[in-house]
Amino acid sequence: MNEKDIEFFKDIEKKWQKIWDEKQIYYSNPDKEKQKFFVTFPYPYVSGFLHIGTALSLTRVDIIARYKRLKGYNVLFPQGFHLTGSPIVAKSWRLRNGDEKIIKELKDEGVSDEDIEKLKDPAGWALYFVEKAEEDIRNLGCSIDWRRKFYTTYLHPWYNKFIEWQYRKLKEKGLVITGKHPVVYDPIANIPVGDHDRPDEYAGIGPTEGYIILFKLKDEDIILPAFTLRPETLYGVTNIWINPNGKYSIYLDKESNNKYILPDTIIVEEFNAQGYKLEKNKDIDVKEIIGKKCINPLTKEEVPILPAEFVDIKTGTGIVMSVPSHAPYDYIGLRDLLNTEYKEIAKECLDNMKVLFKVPGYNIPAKEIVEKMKINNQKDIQKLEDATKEIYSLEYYNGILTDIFGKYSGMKIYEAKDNIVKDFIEKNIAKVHYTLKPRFESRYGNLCIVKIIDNQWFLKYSDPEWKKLAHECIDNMNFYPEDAKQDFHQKIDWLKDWACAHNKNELGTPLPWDKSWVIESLSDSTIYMAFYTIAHLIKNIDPNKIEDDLFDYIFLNKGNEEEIIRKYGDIVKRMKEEFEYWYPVDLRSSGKDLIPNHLSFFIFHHVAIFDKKYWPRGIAINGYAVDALGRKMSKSLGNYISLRDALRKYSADILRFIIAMSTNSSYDDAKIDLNKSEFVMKYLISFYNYSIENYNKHQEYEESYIDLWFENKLNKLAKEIEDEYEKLNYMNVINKIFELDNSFEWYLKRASGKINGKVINKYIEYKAIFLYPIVPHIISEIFEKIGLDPFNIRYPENLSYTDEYEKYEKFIKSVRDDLIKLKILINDKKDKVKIIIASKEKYELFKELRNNKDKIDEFLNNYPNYKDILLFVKKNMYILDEFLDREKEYELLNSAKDMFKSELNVKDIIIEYEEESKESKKNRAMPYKPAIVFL
RNA sequence: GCGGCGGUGCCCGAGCGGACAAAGGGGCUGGGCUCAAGACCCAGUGGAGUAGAUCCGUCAGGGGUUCAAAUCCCCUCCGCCGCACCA
Repeated sequence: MNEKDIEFFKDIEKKWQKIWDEKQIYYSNPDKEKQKFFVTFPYPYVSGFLHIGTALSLTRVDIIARYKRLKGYNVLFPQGFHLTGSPIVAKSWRLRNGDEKIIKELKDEGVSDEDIEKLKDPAGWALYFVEKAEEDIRNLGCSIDWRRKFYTTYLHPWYNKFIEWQYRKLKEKGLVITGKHPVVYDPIANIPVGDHDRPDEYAGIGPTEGYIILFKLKDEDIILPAFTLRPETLYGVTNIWINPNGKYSIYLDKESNNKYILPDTIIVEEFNAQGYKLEKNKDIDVKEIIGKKCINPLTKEEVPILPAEFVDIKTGTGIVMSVPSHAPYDYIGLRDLLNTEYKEIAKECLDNMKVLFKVPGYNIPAKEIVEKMKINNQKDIQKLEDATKEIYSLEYYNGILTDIFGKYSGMKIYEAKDNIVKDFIEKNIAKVHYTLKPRFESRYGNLCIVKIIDNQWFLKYSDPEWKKLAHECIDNMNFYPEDAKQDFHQKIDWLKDWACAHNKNELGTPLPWDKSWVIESLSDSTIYMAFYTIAHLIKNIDPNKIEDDLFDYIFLNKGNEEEIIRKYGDIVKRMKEEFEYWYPVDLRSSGKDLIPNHLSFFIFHHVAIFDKKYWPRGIAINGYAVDALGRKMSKSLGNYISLRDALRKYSADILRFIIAMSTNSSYDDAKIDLNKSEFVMKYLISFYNYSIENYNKHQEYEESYIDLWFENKLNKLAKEIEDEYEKLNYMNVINKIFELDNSFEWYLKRASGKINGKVINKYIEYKAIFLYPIVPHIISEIFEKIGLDPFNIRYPENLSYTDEYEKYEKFIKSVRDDLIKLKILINDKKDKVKIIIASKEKYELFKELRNNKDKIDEFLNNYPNYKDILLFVKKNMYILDEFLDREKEYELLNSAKDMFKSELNVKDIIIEYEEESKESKKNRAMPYKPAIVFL
């Protein structure tokens, strides 16, 4: 990569960005004369420097914004930043605590020591990166109205007021409700543990919902709580497992006065986080209870307690019920005991095995799969896990309940399970319980549990009426690609209630009616596009004075206008005007990862709060940014690059071009191939040079045939490129521009030196316009250099074109290909070529044939002289649709004479009709395929 | 398991029922231009054939619908992603 050339681009970029800024040309104001287009990009979460993936989605938005301006729209493209949530707080916290990794990272990225000090405060961290992100986006050349910039959380009091208003509205409508909710929780740090609060390998693990079955020790009032994921197997329990190496005690529950046997581990804490108040009552010796009996609460059968080392004393309850007929672990656990002091009991258990489900291919599933997979003993964990998984899924979907299940017999497990469990719970046989599997530590080094949070606030996405409105909105929206529409419908149906508040010290907006909660980060970002319309004006109002009536008036048209104006000032009029003019959002464009969450929420909240006419109109989707080989960009792979570094290394226009080349509206990932930078640079520079050297530098003539042909092509491409821009298919746009390049090459060849200044100018203008949305800096520079106004570029409209011209040049191209092929084939220096156009008779014959394609065989019989030709046509029927008038073909070939001469490197081209030709090959001539003779 | 996306020539990638289309780009090979290299231009890049127009084959695999399929339907195989309170 040539540094000097990159500097050339960067200088131009700096120059134009400065001009745009000074002229404030991206400050968008309502203008009733013009149609508006409001486009948004979901604000990035700025916990650090922006990465190239952000640049991908952002560039896609900027390109459509610029394109729409070329089409004459009044475009609004605002940008804000997202600070809500815990990652910034967590990173800042780690920095404060001297985390070396984070310090090194910051230093590597060029953050000064002085700034690092600022980052030790979460607000400082947040605002620092807001500033850096804005810098990068400006350097990328985005056409943003920066007056409207804002960021989330209480750090921006106006936004805070807006969110409070939003949540009060939702609550009034009954869409925010309370409920219980299990979360992964750090009991020492006293916070819920999100993915970012734990080691990466445990990301994504949530509470496991299971059941406690309340076995009782025989003749004692002590409960042996067995944890299970398969309560429906309770009918088949032969024994209970406990871990012989574990330390168990009796615990008294102060809530219910029940006594439970549990291991002395984190499990006790987990119980207490789920509504129990356990206190240790008495130690027990495991050895003493092994062999004792307990009562199956469902069947009242007595079953023994036996030892098994596979029982994990840190998950569930540390006590497991044994169903050897259906659980491979249990079967093998008993089999292993056959060589021990418990062999009598174990044998009895195995003899008592009960098969509860009819499973295709198995009689006693667990036994048979253990034997089939040759599992030796309970230490063979991998095989046991596989076996369990296979049996469980087979039984769940295909297992038919036997008669023992009474009214449920004959059903499949997955059909009956919920009801069976409900019965158990009503009869106090089972209780719902959550656990963590596997158990892991939080980032703060504490073992996590599952805690049930009461009074959790939910957004009621399960509400069928709400869903209905969301579907209606989707039906009326445009999606790019169109497939996404169906996807959104499904995601709306799939969404359940969403916990929308956190009770920890995250950044965000406190829940207005209960300030101990903070609104969760996806939930404060659903209708903020409306805030953009007033963001620059609302700052004129003292945030402490803002009440709901202001937003009610602007967004919902409620209240008394005069009163509101009296209260807040005349600025309110402008705010109202802005909202009414710009809303709704015409297009929101983002990566596919936001479909099941943010973008769905975006739709949900709009239909809840706003009148139909303000519902969003369009969503565009792109895939992830990956490298040329399709790999994720990550620091560990060494292919990661921040937007900042990419801009430094490649410049904005080159980066934008590479991004555009990589992306259509699609779920497919965008392969951003930075190795293309050299090619792109040369490509743009050569157009730059060509434009300056050729614009207005050629004489203008009345258009010749080939001029007209090329203009026709230009018009056609303009239409096609327009279609691709409308769909945000930028890869296709660039492909079409390459097609233009090829056509232009052809034009130059065909014009053979007699190029027309009119055409050259039009070509330069059009190509510049086509490229402008993608590489606005260099195109602005070109416009200026060639004396056109770079602030008044318009996309060509109402262009007409015809396919006839295409057909003509296809003919020339076809003859040319034959000429070249033949020339290479004979490999002999000849300096004269004859092109012989077929006889009049043949053309007449072909015309007749064209109208009677199905009668070709008759023709073959009737015209034996032309047998060869007709046979050829029979195999190549296309010729009948393609051949032109004899005179037209003559004329066209004549016009291409000069090109043929120079391409074939011959002195003379003679075009003659078959009738007058003396060449013996003349009879091979046919319409569309003249005979060729090298002399 | 559920849901979604996808498998196209050496590579990336359009095309998503017909016009001799496997677009476009990249790579590679040969030729031209050059003292030479680069740039540029031409051709080739599934197989066969050849003073050119040709023949056969091909869009993961297998069936089917159709005068006509990479494109529609069914089945199979393989890859990627999401499954929640997290940005």
